[in-house]
Parts: sequence; C-alpha cells; structure tokens
Amino acid sequence: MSAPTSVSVLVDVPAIDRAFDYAVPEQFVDRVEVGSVVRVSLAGRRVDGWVLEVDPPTPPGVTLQPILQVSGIGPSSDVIDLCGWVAWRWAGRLASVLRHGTPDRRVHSRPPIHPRPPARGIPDPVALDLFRRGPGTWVLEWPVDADLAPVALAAASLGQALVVAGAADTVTAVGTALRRSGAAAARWNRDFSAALGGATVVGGRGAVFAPTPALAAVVVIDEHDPRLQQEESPTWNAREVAIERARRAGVPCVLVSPIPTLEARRAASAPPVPAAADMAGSWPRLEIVDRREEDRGRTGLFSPTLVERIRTVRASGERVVCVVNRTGRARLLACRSCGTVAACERCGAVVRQDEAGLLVCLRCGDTRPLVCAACGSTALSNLRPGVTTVREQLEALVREPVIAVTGGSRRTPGDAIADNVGVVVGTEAVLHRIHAAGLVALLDVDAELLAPRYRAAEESLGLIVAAGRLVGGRRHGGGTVLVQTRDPEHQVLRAAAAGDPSDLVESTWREREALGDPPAATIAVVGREAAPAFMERLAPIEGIERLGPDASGQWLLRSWDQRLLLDALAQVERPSGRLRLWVDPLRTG
DNA sequence: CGGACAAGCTGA
DNA sequence: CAGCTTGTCCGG
Repeated sequence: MSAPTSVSVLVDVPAIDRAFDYAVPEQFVDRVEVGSVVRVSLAGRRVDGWVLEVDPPTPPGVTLQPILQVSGIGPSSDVIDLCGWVAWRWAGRLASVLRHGTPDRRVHSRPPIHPRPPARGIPDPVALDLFRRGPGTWVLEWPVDADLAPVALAAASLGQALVVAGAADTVTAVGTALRRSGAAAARWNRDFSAALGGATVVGGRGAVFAPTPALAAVVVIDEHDPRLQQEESPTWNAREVAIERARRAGVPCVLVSPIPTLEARRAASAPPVPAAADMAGSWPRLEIVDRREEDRGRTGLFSPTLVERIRTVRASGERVVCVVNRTGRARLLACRSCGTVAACERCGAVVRQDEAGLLVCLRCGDTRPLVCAACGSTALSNLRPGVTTVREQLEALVREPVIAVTGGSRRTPGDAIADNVGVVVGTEAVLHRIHAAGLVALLDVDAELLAPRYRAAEESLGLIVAAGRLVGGRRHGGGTVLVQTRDPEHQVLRAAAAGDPSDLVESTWREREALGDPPAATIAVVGREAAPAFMERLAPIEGIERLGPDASGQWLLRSWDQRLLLDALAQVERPSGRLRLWVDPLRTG
C-alpha cells in the first residue's frame, strides 16, 4: 500500500457532524489509519477528529490543510461502522457515538494480538453450551443468587470476549474473577491497549465500542439493567448494540438475566435457556406487608411488621438495609390543620423540603420557611418522606447509628460501607454498595410499581432482584426481602413471591402492544428549544403518528415500522439550538 | 460550534 | 454613518 496523502476527518464538534479532507504531512504517513484521532484546524480553531477514510476522492478546487497532529489510536473500522448504525438507530450524531469508542488516555502503539483464555476456574456449562451454538442471540436465564463470573469465564474460554454489564460493582467482580482465572482481561476503557492485544474486555455500557481484533463472543450481564441505556441523547442501549455487533462479527451473543426483557426475548434466536433446574429457589423469600391494614395507626413508612422484623434481624447480628427511592426530607407536605398541600407562593408548583428543613420550589427555586401558606400553621405532615427523614426516624426506632447512602453520597476510601454499620438506609444506589444483609426492606415499593414510566413493572422487579442478591436465595436459607405496599396482589409482587417472572412476559407484551410502547412500536421524544423547528422540517408521513406538543413543549413520534421512523428522523436537517431527541427512551419526561 | 460578514436598528 | 445587535453561512 502506498503512503497516504490525504484523509477524510470527522470533526469532534457534534453541531457540525461533517467530515473534511486534510493533507497528511510526511511525518504522519505511517501513523494515520482509519480510526486515528487527529488534531486539525477548522475555520481557524483547533479541533479533534477521527479519520474515517484514507485517500478519499479529492474534491476539485480545494487546497487541503495539513493534519496538525496524530493524537493516538481510536475506534477500529468495524466499530466506526457500528457507530454509524447506532447513530441511525438512536437518531444521534456520529461524533457523539464515536466518543464512546475512543480511549480517555491516548494510546499510540498496537500490541501483538494474543487472546489468553482462562486456565483455571470453572466456566458455567449451560453458558458454554450456548456460546458453542455459534452465531446468534441467546438468552440465558440466570439464578438471582448466583455468581455471574462463570458466564464470563465461559465467554472468555472461546477467545477474546466482550463482557458488558450496567453495574460498576459487577464489572469489577467479573474482571477480578477473569484475572484470577489466568485470562487476559481488559477493563474498559482504562485498558484500551490490552483490548487491542486481544484481551477479554469487561466494562460498563461503553465497552460495546471497545476494539476487539479477535472477537469470539459477546455477553451482556444483567441485560435488564436500565443503566445499559444512556439517558441523554443519543439514548443507545448497550444490549441492542451488543446484539448488532455480534451479528456483524458473526459471533454468538449471550444475554444474561434472571428477568429477561421483552427486547431480549424478541431478539433471541431460540427460547430462553435456564441456567439451573431450580430457578424459583434462587429468588429471595419475599414478605409482602399490606400497608392498608397496617397503616391504620398512621405509622408512616414503618409498619409494625417491619419494626418487628428489623428488631429480630438486628438481634441476630445481621445487617438491615432499607430502601426509599427519594432523597432529601420530604417530597410532598400537607398542612395538619387545614389540609392544604404545600405549594410555592411564587409559581404554585409543589414544594419539597430540603436537607436544612426549608421548603424549596423545584420549578423556580424559591425558598421559604416551613409554614402553611393558607393558614399559617407550622405543623405540616410529611406525606412522602425522603432518605434524610427516614434515616432519623429509623435511628430513633433502632437506637443505634444508621447510615444514609444515596447515589450522590461520596464513597468512603475503603469503598464498601463499614462492616460494623448494622442499619443502612438509602435510595436504590445502596443495593450496589452493600453486598450482604439479613433483611432488605423496600419501604414504599408502590412508588416504583406505579411510577409513570412504561417500564415501571420491570424496573420494580429489577429492584427486588438487586435486593435478593443481598439476602441470598431461599433454597440456601437466605434472608428476607420485605416490601410495603397498598397493592399486595400486584402481578410484579406475585411473580417475585413465586420466583417466576414468566407470567409477566405475556401481559407486559400485550400492554406494550396496546399502548404502542417499545419494543412493540418505536417512539421518539422531541423536545427543548429547537423542537418546533425540527418538527416543522419533519414532513408528515403516513405511518408515523405525531402527538404534541404537550405542556412542556415536547412532541412524541410513534411508528410500528422502525425503519420508517428512523429514516425520517435521519433525513431532517438539524436546526441549530438545543434539541432533545430520545429514541426508545426509558422515560419520556 | 464559532468566526466572518451582511443586513438592520439606533442615536446624534 | 459609526457602532451595535441579529441573522445566515460555512468550514477542507
């Protein structure tokens, strides 16, 4: 191959989203390749970009500026193609997708490719069997209480594998297990160079864009985990990207979960395969407390049954974890004397109580003391207490120190919560910071079950699974997951109690189909300042439903033909200004 | 995106 | 008509 003289460069400025041609000076000829991260000058400023093409057809009458620097190795050409597909599938810009496949720290050299499969450790036989079926998408139903490392070992035993998980603690645990087994393992994206050398890549959702020159298998651990999906646009989901990547590479893709999603079931080449005979026994013992019966004495979030269980578990020296998915003191307050719900005096929105005890409006930011605006009473009742309040109440109840953990609270230097802390309260983040407990109580599971998100049911089930991992399965005499609810017959709770989520599949699918929610239909949320301009440029098309704008100025597009909608979105010339374009998001607000 | 340049508004 | 804002165009 002759030395490259010019390259086509996609500049890393999402608003531009265009490739420009540059000349390759002599000193860079042996370092530029497709995917290289380069520094170029564009309209007088210096920007980073990716080489998309070497020696592109030269446009006539343009003098090319030289590349200023070759900064390092970037995504491989197969990954660039995959990113192009992702940009189409979630209506995003290529540059914002390519960023995920680029190492944080520059890598300049390419090591020889030597995948090293595990030498020790026992790969899960059922998983191994699935990987050996060859190309295709396979769903592995995994026990709630089982260690996930044997799945990764099975994948890595085929050669270079790509192991993706939404939870950081799972990524760490699986990476450690792989290394102990003697396999070459790369943590995404710290070990970009090792991935280039054929090591098995383990990482969060971004790992689906890792370079894998010797890819042999793809596995998504806990494919139900909502963290596999990016919240901001483009709202790509690593499960779906993994399926597409494996398909393009002609290797097997195994999706692992105790509660396989509809998306996984639909993509699968065969029905789900259970990893063990007794799946139900891997679920925790579930105790359902009916708040309608127990809340007569206005006990708030602490039913007599819960208090009793906490005391028993503490007496045996085991840890108690309480989950309330609300931070702060109170999300909803009402006056005890006149019953008025506390609202902002300036804008009328509902106010919450902050850590300091003041009433804060989330809409306009106005702050005022804890006084009823209607009657002046200072006695307000807390209808929806948050973690801060619950911690104080719990401390008074158990007469020992209680630690609060939320997503925002900094990790202690030693990472995990100290072992001598017996009672912990937090948002669902607490379930990923603690690894064992005798009792996990979901204090207000109705807030999850009834959340206005179409995935509320499966997310609630995911929460019970995460709680179950802390207490262990009932077949091994594990602890208890306790839920407080006003709907004890809810099908999610029934499924969790039975340790059998299969009944939910049919009904959830019918519901999604009736409402046109993903994955039955494809939806897109269009919002923010540039939304009206975007909608104006989107020609009305037969087969694409348009709803909106709603109160917050957002439109909803829906189509039963995915390609039709995505092609239409791709054809719209993006207006300038802020645009929210969410395709198949987890939440639509 | 951000600079360049053109067109439009204002004040003396 | 300078001096400023606002709009539109385009980058190799």
